[in-house]
Amino acid sequence: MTAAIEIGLNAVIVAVTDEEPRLLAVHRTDEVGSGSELALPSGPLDPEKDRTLELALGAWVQGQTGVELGYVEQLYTFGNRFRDPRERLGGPRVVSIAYLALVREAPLDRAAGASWVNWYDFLPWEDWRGGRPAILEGEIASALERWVRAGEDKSAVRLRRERADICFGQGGAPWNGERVHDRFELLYEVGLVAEALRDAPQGAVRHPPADDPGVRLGRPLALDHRRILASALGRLRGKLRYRPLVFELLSGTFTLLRLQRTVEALAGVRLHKQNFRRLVEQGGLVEGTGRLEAGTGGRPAELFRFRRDVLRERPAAGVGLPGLRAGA
Amino acid sequence: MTAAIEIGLNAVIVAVTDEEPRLLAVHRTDEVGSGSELALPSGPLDPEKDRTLELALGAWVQGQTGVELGYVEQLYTFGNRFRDPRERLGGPRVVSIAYLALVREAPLDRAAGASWVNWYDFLPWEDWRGGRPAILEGEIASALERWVRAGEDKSAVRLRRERADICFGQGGAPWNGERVHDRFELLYEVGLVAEALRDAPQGAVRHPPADDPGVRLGRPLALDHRRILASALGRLRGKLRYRPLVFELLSGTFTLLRLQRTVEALAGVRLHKQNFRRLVEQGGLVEGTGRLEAGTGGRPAELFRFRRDVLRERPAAGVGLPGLRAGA
DNA sequence: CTCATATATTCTCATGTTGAGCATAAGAAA
DNA sequence: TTTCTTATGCTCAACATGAGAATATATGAG
Repeated sequence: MTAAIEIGLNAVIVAVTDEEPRLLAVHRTDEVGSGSELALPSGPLDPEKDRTLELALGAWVQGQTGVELGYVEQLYTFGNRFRDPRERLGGPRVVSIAYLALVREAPLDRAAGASWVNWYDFLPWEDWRGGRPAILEGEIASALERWVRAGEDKSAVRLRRERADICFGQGGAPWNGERVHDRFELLYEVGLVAEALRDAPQGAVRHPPADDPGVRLGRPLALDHRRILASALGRLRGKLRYRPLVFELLSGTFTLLRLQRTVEALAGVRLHKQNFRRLVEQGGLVEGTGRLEAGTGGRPAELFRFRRDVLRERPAAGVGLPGLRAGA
Repeated sequence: MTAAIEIGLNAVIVAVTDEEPRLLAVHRTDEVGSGSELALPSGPLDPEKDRTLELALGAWVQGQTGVELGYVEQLYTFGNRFRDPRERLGGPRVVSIAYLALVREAPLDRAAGASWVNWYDFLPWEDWRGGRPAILEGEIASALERWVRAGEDKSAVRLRRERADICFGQGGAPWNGERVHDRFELLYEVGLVAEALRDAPQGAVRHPPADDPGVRLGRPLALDHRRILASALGRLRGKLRYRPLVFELLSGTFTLLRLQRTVEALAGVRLHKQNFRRLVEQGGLVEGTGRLEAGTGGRPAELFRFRRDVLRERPAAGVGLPGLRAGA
């Protein structure tokens, strides 16, 4: 007979409100039953009833959060053995397919046990809107340095240094906003996130730093959900540049500043206002409605709308983040 | 009890030889047993033995073709019901995870029943190296036009026209080399590829054109493997621009022309030689070795090698295809 | 009413990048 | 030596990007 397989479906559902990116998370009791933790909305595929993966995902999300999905895009499929600790206890092999969904934030039915959480709570080192996060200079830099030095031999040390430099923009390398997953993966291996400790089979961190300072960066999520979130953020940042995705997060009309703040929230960096305007306006991404927004404390801003024709004119129209030209 | 699920693993394995992109395909008898067809190397995941999806994939490929995989990247997971016709006959629900792999072409063990096939045999409209393919002006344009006009009402016609224009670069829209999957999907829906007819439940094409000319474009593959190939080609073209992937397909040293021809084979367009040189040289992607290649019928070309340091300096270093700046 | 303040919008300018093509170099073959 | 072929080097116009000055139009304080 065939051993049991389960297809899990996970949704990273993103909205931007008050200039902050939010993740839709559900509360659940963890496997060991010892407490409550945050998780992505998710559920298994019913192989006999669900016609498509997306339909099944939508149904689970609807049931667990009451939210209706709009733009949905497949992210990645995770299939390592023992991803789900229940496998060790005789549970089925769970292969999970993760999706990214963009919605306009709406009030939640509190009874559902779901809530919107600022996603930088989970990945605090990814938010550069206020300048390079202090956490990078402090805990992360020093722990990485210890990890690099702890390499077996000279060549291992070199490889580790190259990896750390590329991931975190050290040693002359530039910071790359899209490398979110690589960074989380490295922090996990180095043992700087709570999940690393939790997943270690015998309570031992996989790569215990020489003198473990006990750093536990950011808020954890159930299972490997924080890793999935990292994938989602990286993908979203990358795609922003060549697809008009932002508009899925905005209402029909908006001011250019609101558009800019939304992009900044996702990209995690501040943009030059005048150049941003030039880009989206001359790039044909938006068109003015002639109407103005009232009372923002200064000169009223014109309301714009997404210009759908841009899809025909420029198949690869995005918002052009800084320093992300060809190389950089 | 849980209904049966099977995780299928498929590999799109790509090499470039003699300036042509090649797909590694295996010969197999089709489900109905009526004949032989080409398919991607593939096999199911063993949920109890295979530690990771990549390892399982590598083992299947090794067994079916004798080829060892180098660079491997996950593409997409396909899970629609009845993707695999055996499901209708009581077979398990097959969810397939597709991978893209890049290798340097090597002679095959003929006994293995695998061979290298020019991938433009399957997607002939994607090769623009000799100018806009005639097939686009002929069969495709006219069939698409019929399909557009066959829309239910005015708004359906408009939507169809927008979709056709965007996919195939008609009506003023530019051609976008990365939209490979969208194009195949549209041709499938319109009934222009053999798979559409084959998959139609009762022998009826899903959207029969008003007067079906019986056009069957390109060579078919088993199941939905041609769709998977289309995904792979699109992804590869996109990634070429911001990752130094090409070098996975080349030997340690190469002339700039060889590098250029390899990129052109993948991108399906011709590039300006001098500018290409400027890009990869000044972009720090390659460095000269000082050695020359002998006897190519003209001035000998210098041999270059990939400059690994570029990974540290410019996290997003690719080869910059034409017309693919920000928008265009 | 006038001014300070806040935000929106328009322009300029230096610098880089890209697309295109001319010019020169270095081999092989006639 | 000439011619052909490919490699390599250089120039130029057009366009895109980063930074910021200058101007416009609202609100609220005095």
